[in-house]
Amino acid sequence: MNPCSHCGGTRCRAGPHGPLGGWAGRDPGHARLLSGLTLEQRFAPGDALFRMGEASRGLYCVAEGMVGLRMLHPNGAGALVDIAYPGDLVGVRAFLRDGCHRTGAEALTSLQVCKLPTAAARQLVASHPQLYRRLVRVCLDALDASQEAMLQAAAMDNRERLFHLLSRLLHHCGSPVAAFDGADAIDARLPVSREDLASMLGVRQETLSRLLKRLSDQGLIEISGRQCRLWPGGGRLATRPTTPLAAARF
Amino acid sequence: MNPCSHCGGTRCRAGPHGPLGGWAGRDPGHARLLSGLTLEQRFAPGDALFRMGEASRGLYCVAEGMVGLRMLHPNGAGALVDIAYPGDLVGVRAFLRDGCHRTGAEALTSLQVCKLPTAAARQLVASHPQLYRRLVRVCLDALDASQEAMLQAAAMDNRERLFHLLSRLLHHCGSPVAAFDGADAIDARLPVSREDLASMLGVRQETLSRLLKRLSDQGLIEISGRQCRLWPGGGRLATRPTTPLAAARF
DNA sequence: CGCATCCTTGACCCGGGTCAACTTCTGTGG
DNA sequence: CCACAGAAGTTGACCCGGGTCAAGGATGCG
Repeated sequence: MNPCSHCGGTRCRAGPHGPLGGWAGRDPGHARLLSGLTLEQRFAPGDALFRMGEASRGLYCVAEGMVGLRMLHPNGAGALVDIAYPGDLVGVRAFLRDGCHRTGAEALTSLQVCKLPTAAARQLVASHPQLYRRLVRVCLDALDASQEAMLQAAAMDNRERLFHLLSRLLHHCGSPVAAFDGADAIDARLPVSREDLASMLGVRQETLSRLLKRLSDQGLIEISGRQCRLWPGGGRLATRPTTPLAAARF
Repeated sequence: MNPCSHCGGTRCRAGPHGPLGGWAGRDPGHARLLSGLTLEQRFAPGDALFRMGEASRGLYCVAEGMVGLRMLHPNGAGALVDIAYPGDLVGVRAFLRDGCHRTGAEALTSLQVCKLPTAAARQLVASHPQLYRRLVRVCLDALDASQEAMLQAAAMDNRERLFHLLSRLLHHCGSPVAAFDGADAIDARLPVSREDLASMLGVRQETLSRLLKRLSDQGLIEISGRQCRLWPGGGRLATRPTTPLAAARF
């Protein structure tokens, strides 16, 4: 068994990407260290890695499969706020603040992770500031992504946002399919239900269904159940006039 | 002149809060260090501390006044994403990632800040890991706030969101006013234009105007120009039924 | 005083929420 | 292999919130 290139575990399969892998990849000693500290765990689709409000129990490196990060509003509404792919690290924020999770994490697919328990992780980052900085970077990127999403919500209509969302999902979990005109289409089985897709856009299921229909009527996608194909050249959708607005200050 | 309790500058006036102040407050040596490194700067309303895309030039501690953080979408739409009050630190993210600013910062009022230039700040955090961790904490809190905002956007209607927004603004920059029934009302001059308020909610000016009218018709607020008063007891608005949703997983 | 900026109001229309029925899917047991 | 039940997804009817356009006050400034 080869140690995981993400986190040092013996079963991970993907490339030397991700915050842990990037750190371990530069130094065999680091890799050995990590390898000795990580625990491998498996989850079935729907299982929870951790729930909102629980204390941090460690860092999870996604080895295979996908993890959904879900936030829940007191009034009962919930939304999928992010998806983690192989190589990504989950649970970093709660670990860094040594507090409780603000999101719940659940397996979206059959899942394998490498867990780095809190105590071990604390020792590790204490003696390796570089690693600590990498974890910080993960949160900075998350902040960027979150604000980016808010801006998109204000600046694009839901049809465009859905297209971008699908595009992101498929580029992560899809495989190219030969298309007629040079560029390849992408095809994949979506890891999430319609309801979750809808929650990511902040719309209802029914609306999502109509948005999908519009996109496929326009020939930008082809979708049936969870099987989804993205046609190339959809990059630029029909552009709206986009009001100029008083933003000349910048 | 007393050194600022936020950042060690000699002109700051507010209490020993904020990330820098909390650090300097525990150790006179730290305070002296900071005091020697910070530069005081003033800005007129509308002036930019930094713009989107610029490289980080340092950390700014808000001494007096307020700072608006604005993000701009390529298509021209812009939104005020956050407001910084005295004691808050601005520019942390770009500093931590040693990259360019993802938001622009501008003075909303007549403003005084203490600037800690990048080079000095780097040395400081290198020799004081505690301080570094405080900066990280600032970003973690920002991430929480951002995701919280997204969730709120999904779970509450715009009237409620506006009320909460005003409530937050007034609690930061308002002064209590005696009210008839025990609890105090809060009164203040809003630091932002209608247009910016609207952008924070993701709605148009006209809609904002109507939302304000509805709130004041209901007796929850009183507003005229930028002068705004919040009546007590508005904490619980009329509650909507709030759909249960399939969120029993958590 | 006139002009510009900020804010409000009205009319109209479209996107999306809601409710309800209907149509696949998917998996399970006979 | 089929039958069936339950879940997942789709569609239609209807209505309301909010976007858009356009006009009409306030307020402030030279």
